[in-house]
Amino acid sequence: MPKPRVIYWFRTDLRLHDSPALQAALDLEPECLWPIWCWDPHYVYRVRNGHNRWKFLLECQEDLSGSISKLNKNSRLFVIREGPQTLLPKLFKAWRSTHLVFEKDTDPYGRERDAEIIKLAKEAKVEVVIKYGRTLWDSDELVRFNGNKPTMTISQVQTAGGKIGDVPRPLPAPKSLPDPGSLEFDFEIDRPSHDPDVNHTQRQSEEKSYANLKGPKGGFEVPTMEELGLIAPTKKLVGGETEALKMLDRIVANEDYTATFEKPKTAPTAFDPAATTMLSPYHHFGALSVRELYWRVQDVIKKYKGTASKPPVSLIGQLQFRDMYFAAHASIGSVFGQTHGNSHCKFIPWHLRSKIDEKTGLATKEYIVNSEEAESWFKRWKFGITGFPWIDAVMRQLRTEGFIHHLARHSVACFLTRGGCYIDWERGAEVFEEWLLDHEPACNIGNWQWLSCTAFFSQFYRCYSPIAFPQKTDKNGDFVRHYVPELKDFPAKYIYEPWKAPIQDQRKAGCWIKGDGTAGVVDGLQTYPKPMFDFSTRREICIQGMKKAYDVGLNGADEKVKDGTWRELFDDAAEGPTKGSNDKEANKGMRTHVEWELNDSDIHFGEDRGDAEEVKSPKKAAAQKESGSSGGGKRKRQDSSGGSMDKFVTKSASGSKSKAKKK
DNA sequence: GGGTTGGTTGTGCAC
DNA sequence: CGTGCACAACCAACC
Repeated sequence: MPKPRVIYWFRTDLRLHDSPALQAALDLEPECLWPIWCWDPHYVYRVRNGHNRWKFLLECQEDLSGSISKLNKNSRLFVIREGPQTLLPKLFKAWRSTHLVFEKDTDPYGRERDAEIIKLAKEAKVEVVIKYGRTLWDSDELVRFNGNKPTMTISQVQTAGGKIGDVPRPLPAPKSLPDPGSLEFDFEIDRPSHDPDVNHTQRQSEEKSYANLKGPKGGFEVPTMEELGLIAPTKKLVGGETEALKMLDRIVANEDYTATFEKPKTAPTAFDPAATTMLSPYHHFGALSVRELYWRVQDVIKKYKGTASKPPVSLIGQLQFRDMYFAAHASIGSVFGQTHGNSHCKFIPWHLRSKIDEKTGLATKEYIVNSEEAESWFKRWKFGITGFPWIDAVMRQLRTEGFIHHLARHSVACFLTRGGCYIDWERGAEVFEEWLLDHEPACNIGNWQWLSCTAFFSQFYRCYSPIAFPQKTDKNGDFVRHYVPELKDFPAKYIYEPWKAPIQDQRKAGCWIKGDGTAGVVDGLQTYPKPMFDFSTRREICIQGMKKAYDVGLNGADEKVKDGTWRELFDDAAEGPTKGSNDKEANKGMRTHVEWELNDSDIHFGEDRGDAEEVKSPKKAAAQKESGSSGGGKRKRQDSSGGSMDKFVTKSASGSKSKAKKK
């Protein structure tokens, strides 16, 4: 019997250690093994992917490719520039492959894609081998052992996981890899449509990755940022399995840290170094196996007997939460990511709710601007110019580094939704989706539902204060001083509420508290915005709105939510959009906004609105953005708070001019 | 079936 | 500066 000819399809499993799927491929004792990556246009054009995360992916791929080559100099990660649905059937034929092996994926797109690939492989008489490897337990098994219901509490995960059995010990990395077979093929590329390209705001030049199946040099190389036309990254964290394993070594070498870790006690204001492990981006791309972490931690905990921290706050607990969200997503499917049609999600009449495609019932990439005020709050939140230094520092750190502490995520999420702006959690989730290095659909959605009190968690009267909360771990405001450098010389007393500082203190600190974040330099002094609202007033309004919405008690799958007649159950006093008797009537004449069109140029609003000189055409703004970002590598430390700072700088001159004119 | 209890990670004040 | 407590508008799980 001839030996198997195996295509190993890498996706979000960019590692050699503890890969059950790769092990299964090797167990076939193949004659040849092609480690490939299909450069899928779905991710290039249709999913929000920030430039920092792209760079992190490329680093993971480069590292893996190098590791493969170390085991076999004839092999590498062969990156082929085409979507798997069209590419794989052609490859099966050209390479006469007998097997396709890959790690199981559980998110809705992954499942849909894989189901199609399985069908195509069957038609080509290629055997498909799939192993789970992304979570502690197989997500479908967790659901099954949870009575076929989504896992909505951590104890459900623990119980169901306990029934499945111990988390498997990690597998060692292979010591050798077979040669790839012939790399020749004579088929043509199926070029995808570039339109719409939701990532166009991330690019500074044309996206060229589909010019040639084998890449510009013809060697199946990992694409470059230049090939993708992407702007320069600003993140510090470097991707790759090699780096991840080094970090893990350092973490477990600190046995006290590892064994007594309690997430709620780690400081969200720590940034150099961070208080948490920073491993999540590596888990996202599969550069680090969660079971590797799990067992390395367990082996340390054993030495601590009863004194180690325990789930849910321990490191092990963090991994259990990850499994909970994965299994919930696997069970609920696409509607997990939205309120509409989701029976597990409470209905709250948020501002800026998603526009729903009437045919599919799924959220489009547009949202309804029911309130210009909420829209301006959303923009100011996204770009870190709310006037609340803690919120702004976190959002700028997110944009620059692609990473913020878990509790910082809580704080800004609470602020955007139930504890400040009363804006739909789906808006916030979209921003995190774009900017987080570790963005994991299941975890991101789950945590936004948690913080907005629409699922998993419901104690809406527990509200993060943008002033008191960071003070607990950073009295001096070092975190704010770093990421909001306008305020670096403010007295600690006013660092979280600079609007309270006397004028002479503001002058001494070299920064006026003035305007809405677009004023720039005024009378030779830097400015930082006034708070966009009074927090305690907004907190009260939001809590009343939440109480009302909880009393009404609708979930996303209720008919009244679907047909818009939920409005009849709310009065105008309730926070949120309540005008009209149904969505059709209420949304008449309401403008919509495409979320991914919200970019830097949108922060020009507020006090300057209506000033003809200040209104930029989109083209002009894009050009300005390019010139602002091109100097990214040379940017001084002062500007490390990211792209939005470029806007401050750009805006400064015109801002002061406009001020002068008004005078 | 109703009361109790616990829930990864709040705040503000007293001591 | 740390710990304890009242506050209190929640829901789910459990007895």
